[in-house]
Amino acid sequence: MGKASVTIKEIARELNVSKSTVSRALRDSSEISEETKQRVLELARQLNYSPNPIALSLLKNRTHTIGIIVPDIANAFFSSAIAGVEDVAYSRGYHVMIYQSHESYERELIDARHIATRRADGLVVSLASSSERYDHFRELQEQDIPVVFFDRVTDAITTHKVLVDDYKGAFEATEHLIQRGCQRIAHIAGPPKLSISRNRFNGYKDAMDKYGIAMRDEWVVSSEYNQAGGTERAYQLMALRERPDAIFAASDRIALGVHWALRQLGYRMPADVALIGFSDLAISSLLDPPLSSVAQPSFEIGQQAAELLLELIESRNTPVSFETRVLKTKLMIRKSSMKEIS
Amino acid sequence: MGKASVTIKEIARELNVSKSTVSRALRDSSEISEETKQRVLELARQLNYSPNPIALSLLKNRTHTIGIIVPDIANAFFSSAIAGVEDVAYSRGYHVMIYQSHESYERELIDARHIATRRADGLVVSLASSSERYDHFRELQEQDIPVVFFDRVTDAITTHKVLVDDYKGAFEATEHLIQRGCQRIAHIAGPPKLSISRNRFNGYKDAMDKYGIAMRDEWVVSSEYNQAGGTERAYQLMALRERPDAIFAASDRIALGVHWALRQLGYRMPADVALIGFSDLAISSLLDPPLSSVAQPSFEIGQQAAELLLELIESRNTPVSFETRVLKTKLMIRKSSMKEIS
DNA sequence: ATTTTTTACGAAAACGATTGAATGGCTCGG
DNA sequence: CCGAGCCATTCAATCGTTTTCGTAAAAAAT
Repeated sequence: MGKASVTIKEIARELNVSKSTVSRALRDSSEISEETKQRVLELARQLNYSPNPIALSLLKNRTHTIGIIVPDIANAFFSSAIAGVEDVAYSRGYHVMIYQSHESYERELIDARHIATRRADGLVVSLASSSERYDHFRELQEQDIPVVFFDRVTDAITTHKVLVDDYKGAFEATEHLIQRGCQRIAHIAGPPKLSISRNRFNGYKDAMDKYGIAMRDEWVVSSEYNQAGGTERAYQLMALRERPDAIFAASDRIALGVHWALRQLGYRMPADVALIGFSDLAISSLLDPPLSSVAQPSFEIGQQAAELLLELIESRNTPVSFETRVLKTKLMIRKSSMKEIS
Repeated sequence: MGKASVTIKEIARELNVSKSTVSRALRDSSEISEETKQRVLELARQLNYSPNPIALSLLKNRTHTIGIIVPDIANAFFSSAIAGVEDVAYSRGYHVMIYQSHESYERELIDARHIATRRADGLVVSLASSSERYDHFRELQEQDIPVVFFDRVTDAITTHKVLVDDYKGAFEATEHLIQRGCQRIAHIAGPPKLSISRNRFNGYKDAMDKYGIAMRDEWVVSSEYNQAGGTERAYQLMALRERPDAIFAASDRIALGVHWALRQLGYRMPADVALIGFSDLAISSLLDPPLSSVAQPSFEIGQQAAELLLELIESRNTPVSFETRVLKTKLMIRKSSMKEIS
């Protein structure tokens, strides 16, 4: 009927010593005789004692838990990043508590507050697409709960950040399309509130500029980072009088929607329309034609974010200089963008 | 510099009453005068007081946290199930702590022990493919930490379980292939330690029997539930002197590998080989040809598992009769299995 | 032999909250 | 005028652990 877990008190009673002695013996304190230590250790092992982390938390005000807020767990990019966070957290004795913002600012705010009341030791977060206020993160920082951003970051909060060079990745993707002879290159951008959306757009724009290719307003549209948005925008773009001959989608999820739409509409990729996405989800290479994409090391991003966070947590009160780690993207060229050069 | 969070004690001091009075006032106890209540409530609001859940946990021996162990977060089936768990846990004031077994028994054991020492209120788990001992779950139950299984369950532990009718799903998938005129139907099963693997195999076998179709030993192979395994097995199957004209893969991840391999090898689906998977991942419908599959309501599975778990948690000590919820699968017929009937 | 130091341990406070029991003051009935 | 009863509040214990401050006895130094 539920054997209550053994406490230090029981060991003490059993051995006719005080709780303090037991505690010290377990921590191998020098002021306990070798003999007593042995007796305590032996009994503790025998009773399968393990210290109650909740009591410790109360005492030390440290929970050994870190929170992570992502827009959507089921998104492969995020679940992979979570796996990265979990990887280093686990190896350092921390546990990961998951929260989803569902792309909603309100939910993100509630999640952040929850993390504060729950006394997590820190937070790793990737912003919701609708967030434009960031005070909830500042509140956490003021309560000595460090925050580290990854991927979807903001300049409004000074802290560690981990992301990829979105600008450069987008630039290279666009440049690649241009080099394959595409002239009418459309861009489906992400929600403009997110810096990754803006940076990717800028990469696109500057590549177009560099090669002196005209950008048309109607060829630049915006969508949430999901498949439905991609499909919708693809229909919209292909309905234009002047159709694009290439589409650079700000994410693979958008690109998946475009891919589907183009097939529905009977376009051939890349002959009619070249397509390239961003993130290189595992599925992208399985599509037919396989989708070109700008690869992001999602697992590694999670790992590094967790490392930086743990660093902040474990060096509390010692001021550090915050860094922004910019990881490399890698252009994965596949059939969807390999237009024959005429 | 980190404003320490307000405690009941401070409110008490400020108001010149005792901690008990404050506590009772906050809980709206009848033995506190209306006036005092108002004063306490007002100050609490003003100081933005929120009770320390750790102190509560220590006192009540309840953490309002549930653990979840899955083989791999980044697997879409599991991340979706996690989202389901998170959905109901969140709405009932519980938090979700994530653990990965990485398909390893040892890691699963460690995770389970961690959950015990961390004093989670309960556990939702889907077994690692290498697990064949289950004492770690029994240990949890003996410590009054209820466990609920989903998808990958075991008969060895009596508790609530949530899964789909794997047998029937497999039977229908196989039947469908037969009805499309396939005669040489291979099956790539999952790891035999998992009951889902065995049930799916049995569904396949019984369908073959029902229609009097000969099963060949060399057409039944086994693989881990991942893409690489599928690819490998596909090569193996297609190299046989007597090639199969259809493959029923025990999971979509396996089927993805098969899909890729068949394309590499130049087979047409479904003309040369019909293919069907299990789980209906979001990507499956995006492949070319789109992959037929047996859909599992992963999100709902997670939800129901969480509901059952919370029921167990909140009715501790009142004995319940355990149930196994069997959800329905749905056969998603797409091009990969739609062989022309000759 | 006396003082000082070391050794080995215990008592109690602290962390933040809840709660059963006790207490002080008050009113009221007899 | 005294005891009963009630109200509002406080006291103290509890949860499991660490840690500061004592302290008795033993060992060492004088």
